[in-house]
Amino acid sequence: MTVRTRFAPSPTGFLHIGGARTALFSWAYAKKHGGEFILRIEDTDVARSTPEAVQAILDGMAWLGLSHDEGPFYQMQRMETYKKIIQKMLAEGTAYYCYCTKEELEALRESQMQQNIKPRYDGRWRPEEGKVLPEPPADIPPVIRFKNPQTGNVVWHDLVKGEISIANQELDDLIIARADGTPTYNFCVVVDDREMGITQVIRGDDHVNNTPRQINMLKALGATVPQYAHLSMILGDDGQKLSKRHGAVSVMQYHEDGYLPEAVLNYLARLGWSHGDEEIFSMQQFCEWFDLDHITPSAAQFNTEKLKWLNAHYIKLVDSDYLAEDITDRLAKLGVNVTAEPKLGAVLDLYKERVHTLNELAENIAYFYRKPRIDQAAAEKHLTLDIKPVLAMLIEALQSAEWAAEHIHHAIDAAVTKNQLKFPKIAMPLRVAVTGIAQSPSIDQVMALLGKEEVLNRIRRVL
RNA sequence: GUCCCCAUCGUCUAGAGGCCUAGGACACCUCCCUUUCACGGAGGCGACCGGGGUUCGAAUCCCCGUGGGGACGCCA
Repeated sequence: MTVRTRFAPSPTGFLHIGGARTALFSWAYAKKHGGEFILRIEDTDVARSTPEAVQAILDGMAWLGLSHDEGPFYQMQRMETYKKIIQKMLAEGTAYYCYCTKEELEALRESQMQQNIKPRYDGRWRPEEGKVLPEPPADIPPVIRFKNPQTGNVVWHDLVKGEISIANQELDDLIIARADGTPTYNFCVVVDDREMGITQVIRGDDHVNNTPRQINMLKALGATVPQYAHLSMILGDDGQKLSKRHGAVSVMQYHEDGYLPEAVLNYLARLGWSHGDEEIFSMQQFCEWFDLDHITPSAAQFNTEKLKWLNAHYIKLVDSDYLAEDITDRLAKLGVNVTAEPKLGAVLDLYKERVHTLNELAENIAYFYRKPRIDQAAAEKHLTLDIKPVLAMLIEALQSAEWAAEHIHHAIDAAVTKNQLKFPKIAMPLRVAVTGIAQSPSIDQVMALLGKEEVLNRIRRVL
């Protein structure tokens, strides 16, 4: 049987890091088994779903390169299917009308909570052999409930967590269609997972409690029950749960912040899953290795430091043309226009091994394309009165130097030796004058790239 | 409250009863490289939640605690 997995987000917000990992694992599982990965948009909550959120999810998936083989399917476009099945269930007696008002249910819940029992629908409209139901009130539009089995256990072998067993007594008759006729989440999932032939449902941990209900409905519909794999959640850097107001950021924010999708993907792959001691691997490699057996059942804390480390690694490897284009954009955002000279490619080669993010890279090389902003502290420390004459003298020495790193180095060395100084003594003042700060790659290499005139101007500026 | 799940270095994890004196990675510390800062290289610090079993032998299996998380919607 062909493996078919799906990612089924509800479009009520952007694609965050937890959703991205769920999508990644689902995608990888399909790839590993030569199956299909389906994207389904669960937009039945009309009040909270937005087209912007749909787009944000699509954008996030595209940035990460998690392409789907089928879809996106939108549940709101599948209403006829759902309604047909609900009618069938009503006819077969696996679903029934319930005329309770929201207020009535609220009161019921309240009283159950007070008695310290689990809040559940009490089945007052549930038809039963020999049971006399109240007369349906004419003014109340009914909801439709699933007639859940009342005895026995629902047991499944979770591909991540192992065997899970939940007593039917713990479950109540959930609403499958609202008073306005629209079907609800648990029901739509069941219909779709069946009709789309999903073989493995890989989703977040928070759905464990929905699973027995879904299995019961699947069985009531005579459907094959798929396998389930419940992924534990991802906690924020501080160990706290991710939420809207706390750390839950869009994956696109990582793009903004200068992370490469390769790094984010590699990081996410390793969060909660492992393959021995392997830390760095391509998505192709990941798809070959991926399995559900090596997923950790416990929650994982996000660690930005490690993501940065991976990002630094991938920045060193990223394609030069792509990098140049990306950095040009980031520099533009900083108000810096890249000019033909110095060559951006050469500048990037000098810097890309030294940074953790693309933003850092852009910021670090900005001085090549605009007047350096002299750091006050660095200037005070290194551009001292006694060193300025040496710098002035250096201008002359450099004027006649052939403009290549090696020759620049020799010119500086010679001039400095004449003053009974050592190279390091002049390197720092020079560095501050040319770059504005006290850290840079080899100063002779920086100078070589920057060009003779520009370098001399920058030295004159600080005298 | 009820039900469900989880528990190895600070963090991500390896670990399927003897290979464990518990391995790797990030972070941190030290040293090396060095014109600074990085990069890189070599070392170091650092963990099996507690208690009972089972077993010749348990990080691994079982039970009980404890701690953490999730779910209990006409949300998904």
